[in-house]
Amino acid sequence: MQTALATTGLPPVFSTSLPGRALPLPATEARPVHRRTVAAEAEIFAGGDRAGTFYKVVSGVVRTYRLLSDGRRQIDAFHLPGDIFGLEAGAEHRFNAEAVTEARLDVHRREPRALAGDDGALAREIVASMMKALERAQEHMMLLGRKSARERIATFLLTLSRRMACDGAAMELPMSRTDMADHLGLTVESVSRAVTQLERDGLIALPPNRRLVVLRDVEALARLAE
Amino acid sequence: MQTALATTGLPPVFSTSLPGRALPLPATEARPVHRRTVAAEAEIFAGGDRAGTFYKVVSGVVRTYRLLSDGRRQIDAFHLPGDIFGLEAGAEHRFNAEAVTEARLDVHRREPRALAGDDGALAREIVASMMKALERAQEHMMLLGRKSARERIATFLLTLSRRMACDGAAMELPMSRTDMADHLGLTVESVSRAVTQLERDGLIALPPNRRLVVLRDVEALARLAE
DNA sequence: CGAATGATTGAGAACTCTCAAGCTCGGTGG
DNA sequence: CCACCGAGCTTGAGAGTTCTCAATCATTCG
Repeated sequence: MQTALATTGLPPVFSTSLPGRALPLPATEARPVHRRTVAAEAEIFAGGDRAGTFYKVVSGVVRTYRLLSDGRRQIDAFHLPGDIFGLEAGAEHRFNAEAVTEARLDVHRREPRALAGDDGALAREIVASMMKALERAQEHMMLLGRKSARERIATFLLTLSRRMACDGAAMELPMSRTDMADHLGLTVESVSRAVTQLERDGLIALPPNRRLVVLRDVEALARLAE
Repeated sequence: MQTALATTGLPPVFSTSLPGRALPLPATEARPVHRRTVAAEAEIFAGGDRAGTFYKVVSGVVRTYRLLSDGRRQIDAFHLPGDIFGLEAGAEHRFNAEAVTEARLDVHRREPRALAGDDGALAREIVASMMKALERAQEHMMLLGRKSARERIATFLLTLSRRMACDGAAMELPMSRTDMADHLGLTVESVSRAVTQLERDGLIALPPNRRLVVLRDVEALARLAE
């Protein structure tokens, strides 16, 4: 799920090799306008801002979120290294983006030829990134619409561990419990309780540092996440 | 939000006019493989099916959904005329698709050159459709993660009325309460109660036929939806 | 006109939220 | 080096919303 476009038998919808235009460049080498470093908790852009650029995470973690008028927050995604965010169909950003940890970003200018033009590698990467974002969003709707707090935490921890490619060892959560809550459609307290319960049941272990988690029973977690 | 790619000032990421390859074809004329009519409640494809084709709704309404292993269902979207669905990055469909009402569909074969190749109109339509799907998914995460039952119904009715372009008159809901529930992350009973409550508060009217709704106070509904 | 499916309503249970307190870890300064 | 401090996390108790189970009602279809 974390890998880019699958290449499993069927002709991919978005071909990775344009006939007569084979660029040997790895996708990640597509010309960034410049690189930017943002401090933890710093704003990257706000909803309503002119969407003249989009971003690719080099290191660190970024959150994109929206607010209801009374302040309720929904974090639609955490963006890890390699992820693209901030790409809009319209003229304005529809989200707010902030650094969760200190983060380095590639800033890309949004140009008419970004997809159709001469940079095939970036074009394909953008489309692949959109499809990945859509798949994650759809997966997340399942979580938000139909899963219990316990199941949400299990799903989240499993997915994050896969995306962070952390070996069997402890995984360091980049985000606070509050961030997790606003991503999972819960309150901080419910997140805390569900995490504690998973520990009591032996599915995870919680070292003294609350930002660390060890997945002790991946099978059982997967069963919870379905 | 329902319109295709916005063209508001900024250069669109995905240019609608490819330099040197201007196809005068309207997007909707892009070669369908064939047309198919499905009866109400009939299956169009199932999760795990080989994703060799994708679809565009000509008339009627389609739902795409996923199930948890114990049967809980999440309808990720209702597809109205003009919408594209069933397009996958991988080799298999990740969703089930069924007709909500009788529906006519354009069936498109998924080919390597679908985006990169010679049919620029279809390619751009596909990308636009993906962006639209992503925006709707993100909007829906806000609903599922942070809105009350009442707010979900208000949001749903407003959004649907805009997409169906129904004048101020009564809107005919194509789907059952159960479908609404599984889309909005609620139970049938909660949907029913919230709808009834909106009627008691005068925000909507419910003619005897329970598939009809009149939005009586769009302002108030919009305030609820935020 | 009657059966059947879908919708509504009711009552009680369950889950999550709210409000409030207490705790822990990590950093700070004496 | 240790005690203190603060932000974030956890825990508790009670309230609230939604869910579950069950019955009733309505509309459509045969």
